[in-house]
Amino acid sequence: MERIVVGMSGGVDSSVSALLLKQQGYDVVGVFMKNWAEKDDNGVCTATEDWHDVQDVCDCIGIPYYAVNFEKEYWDRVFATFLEEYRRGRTPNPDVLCNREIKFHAFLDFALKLGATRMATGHFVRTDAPGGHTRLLRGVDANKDQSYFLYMLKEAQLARALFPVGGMTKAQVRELAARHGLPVSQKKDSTGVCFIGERNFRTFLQGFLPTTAGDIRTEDGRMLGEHIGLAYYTLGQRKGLGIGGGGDGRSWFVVEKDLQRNVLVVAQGEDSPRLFTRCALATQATWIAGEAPAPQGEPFRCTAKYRYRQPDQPVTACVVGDTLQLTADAPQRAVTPGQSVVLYQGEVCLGGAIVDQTANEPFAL
RNA sequence: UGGGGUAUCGCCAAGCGGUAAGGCACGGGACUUUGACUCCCGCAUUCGUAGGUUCAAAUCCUGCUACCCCAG
Repeated sequence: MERIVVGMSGGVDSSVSALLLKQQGYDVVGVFMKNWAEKDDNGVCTATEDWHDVQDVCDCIGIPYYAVNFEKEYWDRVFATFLEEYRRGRTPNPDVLCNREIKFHAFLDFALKLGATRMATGHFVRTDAPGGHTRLLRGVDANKDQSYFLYMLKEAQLARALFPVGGMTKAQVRELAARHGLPVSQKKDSTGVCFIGERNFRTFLQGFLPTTAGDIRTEDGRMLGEHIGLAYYTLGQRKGLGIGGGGDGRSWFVVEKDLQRNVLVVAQGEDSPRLFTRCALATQATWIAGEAPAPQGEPFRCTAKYRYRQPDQPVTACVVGDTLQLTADAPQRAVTPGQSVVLYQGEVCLGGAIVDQTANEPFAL
């Protein structure tokens, strides 16, 4: 009987994934990952509660379970980079790295050591393998599709992974959980950085980054207020600036982080031209298939998500080495250095890259 | 210390005798496996201050205080 190790988070999706695999006759083993030690804002260690839920669920399904600790790996391979990016004034996405380095690397290795041939998670994505090449496809539930977070994976990793709920809707997953009496059927979806959880992000960052106050100014230099450190803000941000009134009375948005002068530049109005760009240069391009969708330097059409859950944006892309040049058909709002842009062709997730710069004219490659 | 003007929520700002609009900020919630964005709800028994007129004042009158402008 083929053994499958399921990454159990204590949530509904991974629980139902384990349930489905068990029903399909696999030798299912549940494994809970603990990758972050701190308690949350309320002094509660959610990891402890989640671990209890995992145990309850596994008992309910009738499968063995274990816990494994990747705190060190998480810190070294994900969090260190996360902090370094913030220090550089960028806005990283730790979860895309977490998937590449932890869930589908450290954890996958662990699963294989347990004698499994493959692993499974509760991600809302699908795979197929035409011609023996595994591809990453969007989840059937367009509203929950999580392929964005898995764009950094390689074919070899995906070939070892199963995504039992990828063909279901969230509603169906909950319904199935309820029908089988899983104790987490009504548990609220978790949000926030994976393994770190929901918390006041600014307060959280203050535990790791210095607060170097500076001016908040308009593009023409008018001083409007004070910021607590550029790392604590991101492009397109509105809340938390503490500046109101003045000008035409509309809201203020972050349009630039001037590291040299330690000035946070803001502009007024959600439609400020400074908030939009059509072109982006992204680096560290990675392709699930192992190679770019088109020959070097040759433009190709596809769609892109500049952030999770953004509707697909039609773009023209061009790859040179690990650099990706993008020109969107429509201006894009607050495309942010450090964030991931993920490319698709139809249902297939091609891969993506990390935004480095933006402009209104194409970048020369 | 001569003249004129303005003082309404943290900021901007309606109100012009009939019992405090709105926007921004802020707080809470929703949405969300990143950060953001977005959406919903909340947010001045009180109008610089002390008196007066009136059935009734933020709105009229007087004193005081503060700030602004023009003159000196």
